[in-house]
Amino acid sequence: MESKGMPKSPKGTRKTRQRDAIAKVFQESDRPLGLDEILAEAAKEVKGLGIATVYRSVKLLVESGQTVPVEVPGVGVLYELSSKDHHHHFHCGGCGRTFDLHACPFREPPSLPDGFSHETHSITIFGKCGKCE
Amino acid sequence: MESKGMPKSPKGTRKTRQRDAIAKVFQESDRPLGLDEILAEAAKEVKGLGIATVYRSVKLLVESGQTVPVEVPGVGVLYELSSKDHHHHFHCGGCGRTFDLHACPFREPPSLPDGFSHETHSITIFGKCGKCE
DNA sequence: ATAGGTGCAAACAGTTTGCATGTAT
DNA sequence: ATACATGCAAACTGTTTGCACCTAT
Repeated sequence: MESKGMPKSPKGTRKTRQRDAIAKVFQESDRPLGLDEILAEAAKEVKGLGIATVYRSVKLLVESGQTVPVEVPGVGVLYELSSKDHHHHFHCGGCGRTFDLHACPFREPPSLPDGFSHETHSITIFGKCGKCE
Repeated sequence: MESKGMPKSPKGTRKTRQRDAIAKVFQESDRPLGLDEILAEAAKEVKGLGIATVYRSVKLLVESGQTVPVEVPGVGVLYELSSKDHHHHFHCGGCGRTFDLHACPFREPPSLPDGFSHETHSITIFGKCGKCE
């Protein structure tokens, strides 16, 4: 008889072709990606990959802390690996791509009204990238 | 016979109770509001006000430059009067309200990779406001 | 009188979920 | 063998649109 307390594979831990492909897309990208881009890339590896699987897999990755959502105002939600230092983002209005920026203008917490506390912040710079300039 | 070139009231310029109420909500608010909040406030003045009218009216205000959308990452899109100086926003994780912040950390354009140009930027600070601290 | 505007409901787009089938363990 | 994962389609949510009725001009 098997042990009964511990399941063979708890939810979200099973290794599948789909999850491998999606993880690889994140590993190989140097910029945050949208779900549609993730689907398009991962589908090259796994024919017939469905968007629902991408939604579910990315949600698992976010819940487990491996990826984080990146909201770009006016653009939508992208995702990237969380194993990066504190950084911000640049969105190119030409090609529509979003890049990481490794500068942060805050050397000390920003000044806020009385009684307000700073927990985190989000900065997105808009402009044209080198290729679209 | 009337003049034929100029219509009596071009689209979007007619004065109605609904539009007055929505404009008043913006005038009386010191912080950006969501469409649901705008509906709730304006509906106090105009019974039976529909959400479609709010969508249409706010869109007109944005197109005419009187209001601007404010995207708060993870929260959604809010709207505020555009007749304000350059500023950024603070979102309180306690009460969920978003406030204007009149400080900008950029005294000079942020440093960007070679060939990248800066057009504008969006900064949102997250934390707790005075009442939620 | 007439072009615009409103409210309702239908249409849409993006995201989530239920379920039968497939598959890692 | 079994529980988990997938793909499909249905269900949802938020936003937009078509249309008949209403109203500012």
